[in-house]
Amino acid sequence: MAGNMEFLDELQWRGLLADCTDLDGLGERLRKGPVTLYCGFDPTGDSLHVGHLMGQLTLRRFQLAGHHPIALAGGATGMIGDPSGKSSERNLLTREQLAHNVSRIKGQLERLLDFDTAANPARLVDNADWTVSIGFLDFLREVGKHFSLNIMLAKDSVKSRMEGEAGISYTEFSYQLLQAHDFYHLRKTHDCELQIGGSDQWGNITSGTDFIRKKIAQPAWGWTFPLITKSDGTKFGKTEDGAVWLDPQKTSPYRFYQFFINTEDAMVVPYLKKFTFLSREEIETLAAAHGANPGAREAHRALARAITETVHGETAARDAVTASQVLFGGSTEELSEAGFGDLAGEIPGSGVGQPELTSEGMALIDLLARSGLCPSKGQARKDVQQGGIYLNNIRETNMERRVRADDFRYGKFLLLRKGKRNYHLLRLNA
RNA sequence: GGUGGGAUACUCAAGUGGCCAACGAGGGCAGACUGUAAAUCUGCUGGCUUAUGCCUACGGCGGUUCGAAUCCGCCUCCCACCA
Repeated sequence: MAGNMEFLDELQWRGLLADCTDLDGLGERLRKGPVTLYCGFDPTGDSLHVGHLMGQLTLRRFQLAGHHPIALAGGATGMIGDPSGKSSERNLLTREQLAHNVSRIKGQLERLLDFDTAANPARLVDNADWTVSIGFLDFLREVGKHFSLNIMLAKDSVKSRMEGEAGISYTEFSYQLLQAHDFYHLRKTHDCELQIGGSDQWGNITSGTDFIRKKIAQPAWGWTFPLITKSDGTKFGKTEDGAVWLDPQKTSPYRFYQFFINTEDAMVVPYLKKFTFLSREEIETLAAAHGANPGAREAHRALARAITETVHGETAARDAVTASQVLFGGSTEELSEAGFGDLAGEIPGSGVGQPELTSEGMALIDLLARSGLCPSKGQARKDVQQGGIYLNNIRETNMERRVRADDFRYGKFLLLRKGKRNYHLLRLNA
């Protein structure tokens, strides 16, 4: 790694700087040596999603540059609810939900950072550890006293809610004090000088730097990265099926890979910069390849592969690539029996009993309707007639077609397909 | 409260006694082209053991008629204008 100034330049080149409390000062500080920094994650759900990835990846970038990252699970702040970016008050989570969410999220935070390296191991903290024991009066005296109501009210997160219909509760209004206190606490106990977060966290982060300055007159910086926006204005990280989660149980590695494969052209290069650890040279090569032949989608593949590998590991990424090849027109001939098994996890499926398959077999039309691939037999007939139905990725246009035992690959699997990307895996039960 | 207008399939919207499962547009599905893209073009778009067949469906209930989305009566809801 070259000089530290180059590291900040790289972050900016990757498009990871939205705002910094004092860019020059931070650059100077980094030049003197490694810093400790943190990024917080509130346990609002039982898994993080791709929207949270930016914070984790940026922490990792700092770690790779020799700095000391701290991932903070918001066991305390999650009890309150951050008003930032929210148009209405949210319901409080129960303590049980929170405890469950925190434990799940901790595991995900641990995956992206290196906790074992000798030089600068990552650390994981939970702000509940230093927050729950503080008494209300102590908190008001030690923390609240340092906050001017004028400034608190001027924060965008608060202002927009005051102007809107929804209003804001005293509870959520207090959120910024808790986050400021976190930063202050980590500044004192871990010598943590930098907090990073999405640009919606700007107000909360500056609350922290201001608080530290007033309370102990020590330097502290805030850095935000831009929240990802798509060119059509829709929210990043959402599909028709909902959010794209980091938990492989909630979003399979295959779907995760597919999400990034489907990145719109205009965003491929920005995403390569933001989401992967590929070098500047590698990314520029991919950008050139994409510009020369966008149809090859080399950059998309590299992006999806890299990010899936980072989040789910090499094996899962490779399986996702294989599954993608088969599910997008590739032949099932080369697919191993185990490969079919993997597919079963990615697409809907159902079983067919051996006895149902008499020697004449079952009518394809019936199977299509029964599997749910076609909404009715009438529609199934039309789909077959129009050439929209495939058995093991081979088009079948005969409406009278009957399915027999020997249509099942390995005597077990029959891949039904309607149109380009609607699949159903039939399993023959012995 | 009075008068007038309206309620049609996923949505908008034609249809005023048989040719209506219902024009057209959008959406959706499928096909061609393509890059698992966009645009474009084509077909389909209530269900059923594909049948010059049956069932369900034009706000609800009832009636007239050989025959009703279409005519009549009542009811429900919406809109406009007048009070």
